[in-house]
Amino acid sequence: MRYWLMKSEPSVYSIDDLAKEKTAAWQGVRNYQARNLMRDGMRLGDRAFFYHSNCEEPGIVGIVEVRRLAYPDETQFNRNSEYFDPASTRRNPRWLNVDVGFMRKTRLVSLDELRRHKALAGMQVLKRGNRLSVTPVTAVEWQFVMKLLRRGTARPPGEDGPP
DNA sequence: GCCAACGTTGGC
DNA sequence: GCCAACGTTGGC
Repeated sequence: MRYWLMKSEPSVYSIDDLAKEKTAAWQGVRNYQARNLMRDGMRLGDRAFFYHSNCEEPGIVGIVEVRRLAYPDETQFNRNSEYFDPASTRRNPRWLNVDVGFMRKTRLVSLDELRRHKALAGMQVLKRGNRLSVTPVTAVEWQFVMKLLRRGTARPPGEDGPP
């Protein structure tokens, strides 16, 4: 199983929206690198952190799974969609999306908290100038964040508390 | 193929 | 709303 981090602006599509919908097409990705990661990297059952971006409290807010492999993003064909791409055709679609399924909400693991842990310093989402809406997460990074979640509340690195 | 101009992302 | 950091576009 592979691990990912997927960004969404909560004002556009939030973890609560997905919690209601259960499964959703991850539409609107208009970046070739992110598209290629979905197309070539994602497998059924892969897990991803749902990340709220461009908002008051950016950070991880939930966990989702890949429920359908990449297929053409319908919004690119829709003239009325903000994601419409006149250069894309049904025969030769340019943009793809996977379907993701809701697993659970998590407490907010804020961008600030992520940055405080050395173990996560390599996470792509933390790198300067990063703009990719889909990024790979290593198994080690995934497990580390899962441990933070199990621990419950935010705590500075190096401070061992009760289990 | 270069690269300046432009558009977008996203934290702050 | 600002602006740094990118990605894309298009003239040459």
